[in-house]
Amino acid sequence: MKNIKEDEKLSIMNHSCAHLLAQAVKHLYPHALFWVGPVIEEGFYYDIDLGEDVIKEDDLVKIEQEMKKISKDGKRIVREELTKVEALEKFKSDPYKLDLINNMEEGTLITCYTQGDFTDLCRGPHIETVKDLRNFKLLKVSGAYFKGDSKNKVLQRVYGICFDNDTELNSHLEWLEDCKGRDHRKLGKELGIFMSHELVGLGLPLWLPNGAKVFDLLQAYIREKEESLGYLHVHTPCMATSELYKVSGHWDHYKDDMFPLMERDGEEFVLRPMNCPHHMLIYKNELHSYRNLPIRIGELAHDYRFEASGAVCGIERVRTFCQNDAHLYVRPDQIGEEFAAVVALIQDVYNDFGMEAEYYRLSLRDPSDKEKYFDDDEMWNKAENTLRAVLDTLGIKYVEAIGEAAFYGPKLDVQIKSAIGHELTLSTCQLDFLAPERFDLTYVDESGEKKRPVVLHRAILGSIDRFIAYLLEKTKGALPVWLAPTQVNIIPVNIEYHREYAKEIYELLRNNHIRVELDDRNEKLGYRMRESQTRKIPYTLILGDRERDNGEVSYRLHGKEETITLGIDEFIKYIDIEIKAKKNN
RNA sequence: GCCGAAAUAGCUCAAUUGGUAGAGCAACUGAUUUGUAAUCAGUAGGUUACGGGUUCAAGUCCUGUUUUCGGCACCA
Repeated sequence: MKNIKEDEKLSIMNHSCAHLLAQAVKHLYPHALFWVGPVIEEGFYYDIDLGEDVIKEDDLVKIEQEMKKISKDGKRIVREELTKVEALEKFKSDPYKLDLINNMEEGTLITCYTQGDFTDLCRGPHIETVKDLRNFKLLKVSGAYFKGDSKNKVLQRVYGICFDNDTELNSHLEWLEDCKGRDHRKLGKELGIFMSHELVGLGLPLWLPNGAKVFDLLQAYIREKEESLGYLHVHTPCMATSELYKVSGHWDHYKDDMFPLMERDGEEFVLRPMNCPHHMLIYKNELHSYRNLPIRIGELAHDYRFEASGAVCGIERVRTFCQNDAHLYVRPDQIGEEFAAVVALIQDVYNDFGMEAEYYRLSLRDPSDKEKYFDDDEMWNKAENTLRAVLDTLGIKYVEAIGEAAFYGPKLDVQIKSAIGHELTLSTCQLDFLAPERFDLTYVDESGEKKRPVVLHRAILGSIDRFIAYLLEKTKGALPVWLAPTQVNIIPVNIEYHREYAKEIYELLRNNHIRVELDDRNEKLGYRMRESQTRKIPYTLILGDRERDNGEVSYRLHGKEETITLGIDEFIKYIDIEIKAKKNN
């Protein structure tokens, strides 16, 4: 996907196109008022106040036509400089522009741009003439809160994108079409990964046999990695008394985003939204010597969060999900080393999946937001400076993001670009000085004194659910052999003559722990091959006279045309190596 | 949650201005016995998401709920 924002020429073009959109909207809806129309990675948008009027998806066509008409007239785009007083006078009847002007610093050069009958306050720059805006497309329309605040009124937001030439525009539109085929919700249905049902509820997916297999394999994969690094895995209940979250501090911050209280016999329970408090209690269960730290407690744990209905999406954002969670209890002098180990694990896992981090984000608190963040300046400064120093020592390049920290501490987020261009956080490592205080965690140091450990919260695959969504979109559903629910599909050419040999091979592969199916239905070979391919099974074996007489198998890889014939032992050795290597497609 | 759009057979989709709910695939039965992406014929399959209303008549119009989709806000 082309990032419009990073391309200077296209940025100017798209921003000019936003003005063209506004002009067309003004022609069609004379009462329209305009807020802002910025360039974004995916093109541009404009936020519009239409009063009682609504722009619907179908209306985009006529707006586009009006834009084309204006473009054909080919008016020049004229820049004009204004003083603040002049600007206030010029836009005196437009509350949105007055809002913008009044919020500008004294002495800022104010400019506006005019094209034909339309003038808009704007910093620019713009292209010379609207004539050059020909290859654009309006993509979608939605509501958007004024100034991004859900307490404010909703404006209409129209999205579009503009290119230099129609070839680029068309290839972009093709890419958008391709994204629909990659959507994990579509693939999840087609490949029998998961389903949902309104009787179960929103955001509560049911994992079908194929999906459950992938789920289990990923759990086993990461658990093994973690075990080799000294993690200790536990199982803890998916609920607790509300008291636990009052102790941890989560209650004050998140009680509205939890499933509601369950009350019985005077006790109050909630479904857990995270695992930290349970793990803190496990740490506290025994005395710890400074010699035994770090202690790494891991769990593949199901959590429950009452996500806003509009936020729920397939298995990417759900109301119950399985976190690949762990809490590392370290001495202050071990923070750097342990942090480095987490980053190394992330990189190791990404290498296995052929993934790359888009960028690393150091998420810091917003000091002015006293409501969200635990109020202890000293603690925050210490935590943020420690984390910054650790990252600098490790030589990790990062972007600092104010207001992205957890309420209890700063974190390193590893940002990923999904195959359809969405930025998402999968892996995270967070530094927490607060939980040890809240739970009064200690270890005994060399002089016999009780000291506070530091907690690192970390997730590598993030949630298994979201990771599978990511993988499906990345691979278009053709999972690598080691993760494929069915790895080998056997098709005997003739049911009668070749079934016995096919069964023999089937048993042999099964005994070698290969996930294999035998398709001995009374259907034509072409029919069964087609189904094998659409199910995206990595290996399809064709067994007929030739193979049977020579003790061979012929296989065809998913998406490939050619057939390769190997001796059966050779084939098993070959596929076994591929599975163990966790080779990517 | 907010602004919009949508929901028809297991799946993908049809159904003039309100006037008898259809097709392909899948399933089932039979025929066919096949060397790399769909063999032929037949059978069955529906309170049109759920509830209420308007109408002689509702898949179609109005309304409430649920779910899905595009965004916004949120994301410990």
